[in-house]
Amino acid sequence: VTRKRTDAGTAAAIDTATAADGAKERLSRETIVDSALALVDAEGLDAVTIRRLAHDQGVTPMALYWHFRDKERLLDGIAERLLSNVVLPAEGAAADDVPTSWDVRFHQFLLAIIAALREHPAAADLVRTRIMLSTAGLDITESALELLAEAGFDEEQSAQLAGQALGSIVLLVTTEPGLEVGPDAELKEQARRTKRAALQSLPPERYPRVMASVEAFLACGDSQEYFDLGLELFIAGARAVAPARRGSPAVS
Amino acid sequence: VTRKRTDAGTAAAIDTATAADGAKERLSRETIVDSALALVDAEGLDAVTIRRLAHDQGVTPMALYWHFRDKERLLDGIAERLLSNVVLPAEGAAADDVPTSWDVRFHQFLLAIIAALREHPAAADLVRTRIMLSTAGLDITESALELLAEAGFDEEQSAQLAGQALGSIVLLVTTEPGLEVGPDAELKEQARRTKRAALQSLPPERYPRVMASVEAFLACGDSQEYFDLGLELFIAGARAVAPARRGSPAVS
DNA sequence: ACCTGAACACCGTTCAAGT
DNA sequence: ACCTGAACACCGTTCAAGT
Repeated sequence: VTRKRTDAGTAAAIDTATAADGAKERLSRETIVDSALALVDAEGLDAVTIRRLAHDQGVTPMALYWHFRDKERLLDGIAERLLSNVVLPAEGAAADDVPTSWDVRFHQFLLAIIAALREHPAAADLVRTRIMLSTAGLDITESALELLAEAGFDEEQSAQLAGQALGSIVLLVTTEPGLEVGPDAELKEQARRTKRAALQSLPPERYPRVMASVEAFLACGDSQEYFDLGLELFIAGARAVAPARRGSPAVS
Repeated sequence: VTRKRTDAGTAAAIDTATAADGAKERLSRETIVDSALALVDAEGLDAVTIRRLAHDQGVTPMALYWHFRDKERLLDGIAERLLSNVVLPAEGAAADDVPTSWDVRFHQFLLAIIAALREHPAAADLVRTRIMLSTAGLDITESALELLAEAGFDEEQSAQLAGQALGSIVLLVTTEPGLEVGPDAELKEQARRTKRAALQSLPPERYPRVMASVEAFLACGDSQEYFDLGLELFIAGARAVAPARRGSPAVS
């Protein structure tokens, strides 16, 4: 793990997109988050550094401190951006006279969040602890709680389940099998080969299922099945755990 | 967020437990992990630093590099310790002629892992990505896959569900409501008050459920209910998603 | 309002050397 | 085998100052 930045390849690529591109635009919270997100996508969350960001922007590290109180706030800003990219499904498909049940709506709801997180998988984990810090996140949370209340859960249970739902989809997005994010695919690919080799050298009589399952998991069908199973696990669990509702929603 | 270490209070407390305690014992992987774990418990994962650890041990930072190739390996070591603290439920309650079904055994299985993780909640997140790196973790994984195969899942699904199960219980442990871990309870308590104040200043007509649910969640009944609901959510979900088994296990 | 310069207190890690 | 010393390339952040 060398940390010397001798290779300026990827850094330059990002440079040209912003500062070195001639039109030296003003710094702002938005542009900073933009370039942070580009950096996350290209080199992972650990690469996001005040100094690195400033350098890419052609600016002094301290310049960023005018726009964000500290690094934590910058990360909050990234999370907020991800959450504001979520487009929630329209509330009422009111044309039908038969209302869609809460579980299929919850499914669509979670799918919408997943779609936004998948755009920047390496940053997805940030939102887990930062949902309540932006209005976008609060809107999402409020919707989730409404759906869970509709399912019959009380306030405390709804809060817990909403948290678990978020955790589950973040986990799904961050550990999607085909996903490679790091500095370059080459290095990660090698790491994966090493890991696989280590697994295959295990005593097969002791870990038969581990060896078979991991291989099957990495081979991985399409991501469609992956997310479907992950989501259905949660939804079906919620359905099973939900207490009986007091009367189905009145059909007007 | 000042990083100056003017206050030597907690540091001294850890010091006395190890280096400053007279009997200057030899360094080893075990003792290093011991003190790392003590540090995690006292001040959180971010406080775990090669230099800090070395200082607490009364030794040069480089000394640790003889025992661990780099910091990542040290974290692997912490995760391995947590996993080796798990005592899996006994395989056969063979005395009964009616075998326990997979779902209640899976429940007990997850409870056993939770018990170990709860001992060091601030370190729990480490195991999520490190299960396959130790024999303790591999044993656990193998057991999980056996149970899931018994439920009728194929190899790929089993791998995915095992990963989600681990993610779920780690999430449960790390975000248990009553939990305070940081440098001192005082500072965290203040942070929580600030957060709660921010929530209560929200427009109540826009976020009624958020305001009610969060309050209910933080008030929090006992942790028994919390873990029960979280576990049942997963188990019931798995039960619902599980394909039909080819004949129930033969009663001998 | 927006950014720079210099400085401080930390990091992880390498490499050569001690015992 | 086990540890030290000195050095390198990084961090986040404060504080005073520039325009």
